[in-house]
Amino acid sequence: MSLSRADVLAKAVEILDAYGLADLTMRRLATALHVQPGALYWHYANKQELLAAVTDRILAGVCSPGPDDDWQQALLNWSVSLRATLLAHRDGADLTSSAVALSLGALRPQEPLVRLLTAAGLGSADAEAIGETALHLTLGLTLNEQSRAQAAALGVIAAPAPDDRARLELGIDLLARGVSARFGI
Amino acid sequence: MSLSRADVLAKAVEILDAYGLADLTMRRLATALHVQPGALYWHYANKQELLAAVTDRILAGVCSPGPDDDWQQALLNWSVSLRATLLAHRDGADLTSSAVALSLGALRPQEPLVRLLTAAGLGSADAEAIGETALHLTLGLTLNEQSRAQAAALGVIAAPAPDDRARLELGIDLLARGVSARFGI
DNA sequence: ACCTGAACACCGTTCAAGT
DNA sequence: ACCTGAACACCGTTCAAGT
Repeated sequence: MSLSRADVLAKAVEILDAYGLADLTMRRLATALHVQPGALYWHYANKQELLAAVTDRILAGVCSPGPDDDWQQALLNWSVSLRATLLAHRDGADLTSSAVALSLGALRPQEPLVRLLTAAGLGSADAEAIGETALHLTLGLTLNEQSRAQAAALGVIAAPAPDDRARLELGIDLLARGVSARFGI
Repeated sequence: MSLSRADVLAKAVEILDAYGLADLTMRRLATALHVQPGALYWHYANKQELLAAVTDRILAGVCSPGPDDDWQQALLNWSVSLRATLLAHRDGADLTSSAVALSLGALRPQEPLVRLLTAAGLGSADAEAIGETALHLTLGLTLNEQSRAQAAALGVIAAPAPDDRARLELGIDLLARGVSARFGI
């Protein structure tokens, strides 16, 4: 049987989880699929497109807030869920940060959050800006956390065990309080 | 005359500004210095160390707040200054985000800000968390801005001209309001 | 002290040709 | 439609040997 896009994507996620982003190369992926490197380019135009697909797959695991949540709770839940999703895959934060920065694919994980903020009475430009702020905050903190954890696992640095979850919750709390103060919601 | 660390660093910054991060390779740098690739490893242990030095050099341009500024003003100034510094170098935000994530070198640009927040009466853990929050916010938004600007310059996307400076100022304003509300300063 | 020469072990991507 | 074979144009890094 011949390869499908889905097969390639699944194996890419497998390699990512098992060996990390640095080892997710087209050649290694081809070998794992028992195929020549060039064969991958029939299914994906280039590596960027493949990485965008991997990122989309990962981000599909982020919980959307229910429409009846109040926006403060929804903001916190979304952020915590995004962090957990990123941490669930090796180099998840690194991959996602890069993909988001390059605006690859659909990749607007903050979308449900923005809709909820709009429903809560914010203008769409403001909701958009807040969504981006929350996104960058979460990505940045989680990227730090994950790369420190990896360094610690390699014994490069001693594990200092700062409570990264609490740090994220503080950042999100400050953002929420700021939104309340500025927009009166 | 023989090469010094400073010569290598200076040429690296030159290549970064002129051709971007993707073209800042050890081999290209060696060629520009009329030297074999291996020669660079006498001056820098590896590419990461060199990139950390480039990042430190770039970040040296960020203004420290004067000790008499009030913290709200200092926070805004610092963030705006960091953004301007990153935008002043091709791929400045990309390079810095990666370096910060990997905790390369000194590279704590938020340090003066954290000190000022401590002086304003915050506990050091809180000041630290707020400094990181402001850092990730600024890096994330500026990274987006710069990569979009680059894509637009290449004609890949139409320039949509969102006011990124205003978006950053909004994010920082929300953060400052949140800090006031939570810590009563 | 500082650099060359030459290698090692890789990359992403393209594309004629095969089936 | 899907893949092979083979190449093109690169990478970062190491290290004996030279000066």
